[in-house]
Amino acid sequence: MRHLETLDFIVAINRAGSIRGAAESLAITSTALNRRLLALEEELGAPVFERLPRGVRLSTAGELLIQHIRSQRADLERVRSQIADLKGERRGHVRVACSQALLPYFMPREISAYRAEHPRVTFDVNLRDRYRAERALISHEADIALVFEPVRLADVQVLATAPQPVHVVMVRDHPLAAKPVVRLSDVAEFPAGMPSEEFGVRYLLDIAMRRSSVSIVPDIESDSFEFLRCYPGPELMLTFQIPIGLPSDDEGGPVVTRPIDTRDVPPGLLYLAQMRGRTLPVAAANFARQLAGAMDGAAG
Amino acid sequence: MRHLETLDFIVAINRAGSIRGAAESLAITSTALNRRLLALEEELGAPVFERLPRGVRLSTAGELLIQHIRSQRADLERVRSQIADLKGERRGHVRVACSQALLPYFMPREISAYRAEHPRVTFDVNLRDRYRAERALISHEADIALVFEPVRLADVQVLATAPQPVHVVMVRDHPLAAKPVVRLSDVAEFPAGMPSEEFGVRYLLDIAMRRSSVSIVPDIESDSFEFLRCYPGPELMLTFQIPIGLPSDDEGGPVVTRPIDTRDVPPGLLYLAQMRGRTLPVAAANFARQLAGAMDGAAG
DNA sequence: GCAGAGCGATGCAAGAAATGCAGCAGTCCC
DNA sequence: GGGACTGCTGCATTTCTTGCATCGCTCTGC
Repeated sequence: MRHLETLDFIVAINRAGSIRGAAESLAITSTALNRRLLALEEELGAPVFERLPRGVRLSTAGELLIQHIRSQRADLERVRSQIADLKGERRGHVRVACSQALLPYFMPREISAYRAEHPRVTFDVNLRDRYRAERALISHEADIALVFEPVRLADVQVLATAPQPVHVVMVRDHPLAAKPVVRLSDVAEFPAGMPSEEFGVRYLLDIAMRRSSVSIVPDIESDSFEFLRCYPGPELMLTFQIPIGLPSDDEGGPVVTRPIDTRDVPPGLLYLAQMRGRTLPVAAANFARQLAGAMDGAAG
Repeated sequence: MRHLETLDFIVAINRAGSIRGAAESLAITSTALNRRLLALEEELGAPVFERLPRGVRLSTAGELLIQHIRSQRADLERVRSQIADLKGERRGHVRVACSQALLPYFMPREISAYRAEHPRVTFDVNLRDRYRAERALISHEADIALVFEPVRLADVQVLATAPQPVHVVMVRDHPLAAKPVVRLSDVAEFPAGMPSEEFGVRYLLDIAMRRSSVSIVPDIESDSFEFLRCYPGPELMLTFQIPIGLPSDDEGGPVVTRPIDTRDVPPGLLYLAQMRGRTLPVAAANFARQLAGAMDGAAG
């Protein structure tokens, strides 16, 4: 839509922080961009950006406008998607924001399954922690979000949930591997690699430790589950993960996992969510339905 | 916004039913309009209108598009209104769809009160029966609706309600005027002027008659309460209205009103509603708040 | 069955609008 | 105090939109 170009230019200026910078990234001259902005502000009756010595910054009016642009854009995308759908072209684009645990197994499997049926649907998968995933929905940066133990905001609509008991991850010949279910007190006897505090697993463990006498001091703390999992095993180090982020037992490779007794650490909830009140594009809605089904299957 | 002109043109074509007709009403040539439409359809990848021998008609894609245009327009209006608001200009525009009963006393009084505080706010007041009022909200034709006993649809959010017992309207020296409260059986003894079936009052009376032995045969049926009220009194004719559509006793003029016993006819509900999930423009939101207050005051 | 009126679509020339270049004034950093 | 950055503006050019005349078509009325 040529008509909406100007609005996207506003977004670009906001991102770049200056008109000239945005002009460069848009491959037009700063003159043209500047004049478009001035014309828009004229029409709007208020400046969209505050002029600073080193560039520009969104004004209050600009913040209102840019939020409108985002929602307007998303809705237009939905319309285009529905139109493409009724033409029989099963194409589209789905933008997913999800927790780290979903990245190695769950999302690849689900997306691959979906694309087997709808090869022309493209995907955007972005890692967003539980704070930022919800923001992504609200700013229309993502269509759907899959978050473990999200910070529940308003304006977010839950499509499905799946309980996820916390598992301990260890090398195959670890002493704890002998037990089918591990108690928190068992865990405390071994060095632990802990996910950092923005993660839902850590949140659940912290709560569990606070209400019990057991205290686990992290020997290693990381914001990468992959790193924790790959950390060499000679130390008998333990780490933690939820089932959906774990390989199935037969493909586990060098590591095995055991659930922590739910009396010690209650299962967390994995949430599938979208922005409240928004009608998703066809592809995103269909994919969300598939995910909801998969979560039902994976539940318990 | 010059950029959105094309979208409004689409709406105009839809209204006119032909490109040439719309071009005339838009004071441009059909050539220009036609080419804009073609360009838009090109961009969209699908025809917006079906070409008929005598003009055009919205395609399925067009219906999706036009709904998007309406909601997009309404949201832009909200943004403009909020921007004007933070500039301190207390101006704006409020579009109200309401039942006939609200037109003679309630709406004039409320709008006048609101405009006393905010003189630069303009109003659109349109009569919409209980079926069409909700449609007006959904098509963004109205910001708020005031409906008596609405046909409840989804996508409509109730902001306030006020119970409204049905009153009998009669000439001042009517025999029934002696009673402070009138029974339905009393009413049956006099000729009746009935509102037609699309009205909430009629709906309540029909229900009441169905579950009692009393039957009131309308001698006159009309879709104008004003006509019914003005119908000459020598026949001792009765008609019906809800309190919010009645003058206060001291300004009643030639007519007086008495409530019907609520054991015979239960009070109906007057609803103040907006479209679900929509953020109203500043002026509309403020006016709606005032109305909700007035309805609380008028309740009971 | 045939002319007329209405419709949407298109080629071509004139007009309008957006663009790009060069340069202004201002602020910040080194 | 110079250099590098910012947003902004006058003028020539390009690009796009517009309007006229016209085509092919379908339905209507005689």
